[in-house]
Amino acid sequence: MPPKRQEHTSHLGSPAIEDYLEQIHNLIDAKGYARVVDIAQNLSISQASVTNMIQKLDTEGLVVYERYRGVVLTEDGRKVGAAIARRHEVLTRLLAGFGLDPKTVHEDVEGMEHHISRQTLEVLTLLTEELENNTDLMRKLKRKLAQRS
Amino acid sequence: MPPKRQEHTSHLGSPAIEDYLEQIHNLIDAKGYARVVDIAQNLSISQASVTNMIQKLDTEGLVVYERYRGVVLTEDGRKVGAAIARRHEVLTRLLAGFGLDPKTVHEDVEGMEHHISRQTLEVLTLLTEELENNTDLMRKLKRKLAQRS
DNA sequence: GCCGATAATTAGCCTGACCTAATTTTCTTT
DNA sequence: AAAGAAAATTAGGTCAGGCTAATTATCGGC
Repeated sequence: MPPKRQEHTSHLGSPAIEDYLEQIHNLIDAKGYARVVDIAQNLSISQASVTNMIQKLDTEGLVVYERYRGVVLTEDGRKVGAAIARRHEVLTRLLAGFGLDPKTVHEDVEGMEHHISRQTLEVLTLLTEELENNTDLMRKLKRKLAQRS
Repeated sequence: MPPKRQEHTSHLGSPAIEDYLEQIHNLIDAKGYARVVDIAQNLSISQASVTNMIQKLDTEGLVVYERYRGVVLTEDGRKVGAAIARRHEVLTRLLAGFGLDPKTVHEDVEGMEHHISRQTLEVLTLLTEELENNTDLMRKLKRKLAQRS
């Protein structure tokens, strides 16, 4: 039997790859460019690892890479980066809305964000929006939550 | 700068380890014992890989392993296995409740379940229960969901 | 009780994603 | 414009968690 161990989203992205694209996307969004040193910092990994991965991303057509010059997202890369950032944002709003401690929110979001399909994202977005608008419901749920602990 | 790349849940479980313990837990729950061949089947990996991992789980004190005899969970192992099964169950109920297609639910749940803290699990459980009881709300949300697509 | 079928294990590999150390290029300051 | 600092790259590892092929153990039917 061939390897299998399902790759989930067709093929375009191990968690690692998405982490890089998300950071590159965020950095470009915030500063207009993405330096290796900043990506490394944000992901808490070495610059060498970032260089390696960027080369890989280039061969996969997700970024354009030129030695010692910066890195730019291709249209494909931009899509992936933007998508993961959107999932990050929704998850964060949902969990933070319940008052979970920020560190926990961050860790859980980082872990979960790579595994959310378009359909699930829609459900979670819907839920998040409903809770943000329906303050009565939110209050009620928070009360129940407090009791559980 | 030191390695870091956070390990998230203190240390007791890479995603892989949790997958194994979940399967072992489920098999014991269902059939009273867990054979290597079944674990391999359920995880879609080779028997050899299962044997390797079981040995590792034994040295880490999560299962008791004896060559050619079955594998049994220790108390620690049982806890981890049960916890991950619980997360699996809640996530599945939540997503399936919205009518997402079963394959998607399964894939997303498999991906997300390893990254959910106790606190987040409580939030999701609460949400799931609320939606299961409050059929009006559920109907309303499903209607909105249908519109989005 | 023996034998073939099934299950489990071992041995030896491979790949992805990380690391450190050493090197090269670029930037900044004087 | 040259030197020192900072950033980027290369070279060469490590480790986890998969794999196949070969071997050994256990089990079920005759």
